Amino acid sequence: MARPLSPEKRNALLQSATLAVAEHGVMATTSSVARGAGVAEGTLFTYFETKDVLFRELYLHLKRSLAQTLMPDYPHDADYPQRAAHVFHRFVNWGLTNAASRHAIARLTSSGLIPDETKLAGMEPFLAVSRMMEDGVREGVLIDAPISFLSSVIEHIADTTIEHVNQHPDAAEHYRQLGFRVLWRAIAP
Amino acid sequence: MARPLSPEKRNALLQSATLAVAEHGVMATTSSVARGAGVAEGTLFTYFETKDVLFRELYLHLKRSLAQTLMPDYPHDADYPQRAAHVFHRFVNWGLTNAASRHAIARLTSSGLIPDETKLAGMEPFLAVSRMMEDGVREGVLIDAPISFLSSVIEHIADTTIEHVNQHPDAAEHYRQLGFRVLWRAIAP
Amino acid sequence: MARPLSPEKRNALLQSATLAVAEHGVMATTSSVARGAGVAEGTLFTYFETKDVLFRELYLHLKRSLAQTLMPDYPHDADYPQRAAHVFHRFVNWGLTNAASRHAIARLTSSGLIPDETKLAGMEPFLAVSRMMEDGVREGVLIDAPISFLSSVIEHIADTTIEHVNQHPDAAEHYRQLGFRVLWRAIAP
Amino acid sequence: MARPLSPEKRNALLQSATLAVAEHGVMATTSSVARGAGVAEGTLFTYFETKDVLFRELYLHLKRSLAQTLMPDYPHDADYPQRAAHVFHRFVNWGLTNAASRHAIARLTSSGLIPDETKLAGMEPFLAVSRMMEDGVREGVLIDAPISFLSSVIEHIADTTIEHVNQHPDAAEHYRQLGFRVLWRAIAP
DNA sequence: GATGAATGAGCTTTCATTCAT
DNA sequence: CATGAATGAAAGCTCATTCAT
Repeated sequence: MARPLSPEKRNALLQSATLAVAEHGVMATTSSVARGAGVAEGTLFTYFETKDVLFRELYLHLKRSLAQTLMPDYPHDADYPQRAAHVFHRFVNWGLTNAASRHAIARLTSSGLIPDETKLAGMEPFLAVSRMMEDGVREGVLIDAPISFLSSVIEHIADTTIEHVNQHPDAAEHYRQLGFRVLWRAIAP
Repeated sequence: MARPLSPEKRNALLQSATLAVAEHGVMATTSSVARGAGVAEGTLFTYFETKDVLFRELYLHLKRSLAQTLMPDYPHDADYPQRAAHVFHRFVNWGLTNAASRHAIARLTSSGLIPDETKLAGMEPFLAVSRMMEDGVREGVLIDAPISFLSSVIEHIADTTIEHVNQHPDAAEHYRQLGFRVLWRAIAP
Repeated sequence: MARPLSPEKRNALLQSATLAVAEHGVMATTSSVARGAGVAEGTLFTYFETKDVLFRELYLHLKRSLAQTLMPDYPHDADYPQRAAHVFHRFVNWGLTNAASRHAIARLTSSGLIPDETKLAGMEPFLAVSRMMEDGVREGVLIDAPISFLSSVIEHIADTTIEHVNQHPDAAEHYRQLGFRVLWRAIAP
Repeated sequence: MARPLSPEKRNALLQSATLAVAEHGVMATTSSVARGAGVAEGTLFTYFETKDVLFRELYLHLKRSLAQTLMPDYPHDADYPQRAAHVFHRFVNWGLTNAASRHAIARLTSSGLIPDETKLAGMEPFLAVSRMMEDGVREGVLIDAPISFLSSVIEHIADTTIEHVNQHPDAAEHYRQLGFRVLWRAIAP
């Protein structure tokens, strides 16, 4: 595949796929994705060889976009709880603002279409976060557990938080704080 | 009655569906489910009107079977951490022993095929657990958070624990303890 | 097939089949026929070996019941127009009273499921009518045309009449007379 | 446009459907229609959304093709019997030449798949014929009856004629004349 | 004889992918 | 490169018929 001509079309396809997957999971059809992107059915396949490839690239795309949201303005010099709070709240914000992306990732993750290899690649953009956690563990401000364990716990508590905020928008701040308090207790020794 | 509907066949179908859904999610085909249950394709539809109905009933079936695993031998008179540990370890055991069931539930949950109504019905068998948590909150031994929040946290930490035990069977006991420690810190005030 | 035990069941099946065929044509399902007759699905097949057999027997049954309606009180000694009128009006009455039967016959006739042999057999009950027409032709009070031609014309004009009466019940008498006038002109020399 | 929908393919499908419906009624399978048209099973559905749509469009197509046969060379200035004879004989010719079309229309009409709306639309192409009949009624050369009544009578007598010619090809001319004589007597005052 | 669960061939329809235009 | 018609395998579901009860 030579370099595809139009990045706009590629993005349109990924965005359309995000919505489609959020709504229909892997049962989303390529033709609906193409329609949503405003391109012809066949065009999708000049940008993504296969439906599976599309989904794998979508997965990476979404993971990357999440990762990019977490780190900017990271308070490198603040104390640990504050640094963790930064990441946590950014995560929650992202989930609240990008509901479709969040759903799409969740569905792709549990679809069986994303091979371990791709899942691994999906962690790469989070290297900065991982390193931060490694440091925390080393310095004894985080419990001694594998990064994968810690990430998983963070991810799921953030997720739970997001869901509760979505269901009770009035108590948003309350749940945010609850979520972080629970998280910090969980991972601090 | 000529030949009553056979509970064995129904169970065989549910079991076959568990495996099929664990492996292929909602893309599992009715014919593969029937084949796995050793019945004709058409027979599936005398037990479950529709593929969707099959999946909904499967969801409830699995939730129920999980719930039934949690409560037996519940130490009503032990202290709270011990009671929580009972539930947690039962959960983890169930997930380790019933990998397919665990996957199937996960995939069904995020498939979009299970309506909220059914999800609600799926909580019913966990009433005993819910009540336990309510008591805990009231007595001040659990943090003041909605049951749904607490359950979600428990569920996901248990899940994380299960996954790590699966990946590192040698360190099973280690991860079990880690998991419970993290959980208890997360939910105890 | 030994003599089936219950003529009531057989009749119930034929009646249910009449309704079903009137509504759905040959796509009527055997199970809906059985349900409508209040018997089990399998029972239908002890009365009629096959769906096709059921339909063929239904065809004959309906033809017979129509024929039996035409002849009673036939005015053997009246003049020809009056005798023709008797048959015509009886036909129309039957069609108005037995809408389902009429539809069922029509749909069976054009279904391709009724072999010529059966159609021939279906004419047998109309022998008296045929003979009447033959006499008419011989005596010169009916045009010189094959009985099949004359019957067909009578049948269709009666049918047209029935349909118009159904659509304009207020003008029932008008259409009845119109129909007969047209018919008599058509077949009188 | 990449490849425009091909009118040839559409026609091939309609023609194949004509044969299939003539032979099997509405039980004709879409796959046999596609095969008969020399296209893939799926292609049928790019031309007709649904089997039902196919049949509705086929109905209209056949009605239109019949209508187009009736009017050319219509002797506007001849006397009424001659004008009626023109239409009648054209009808009969069409039925003899297009046996499959005739059967197909008959079966579709009594299939229950053609909604009244479509049947109404199927009359539109016969507007010229209808107007002719209206004129005849107004001028007193046709009996005073609704057009629907007259059309129905014409149609059925033509049909009867066609069937008798088909069964006795040697006496074709005889039955043609008989048919028209009967018809004219039926509808002339 | 009556019942209705079991069967599996067969049907309509969808959809990822190809390729002529 | 973009397009969308063409393809046909595969899916879910129906239903006439059989046969264990």
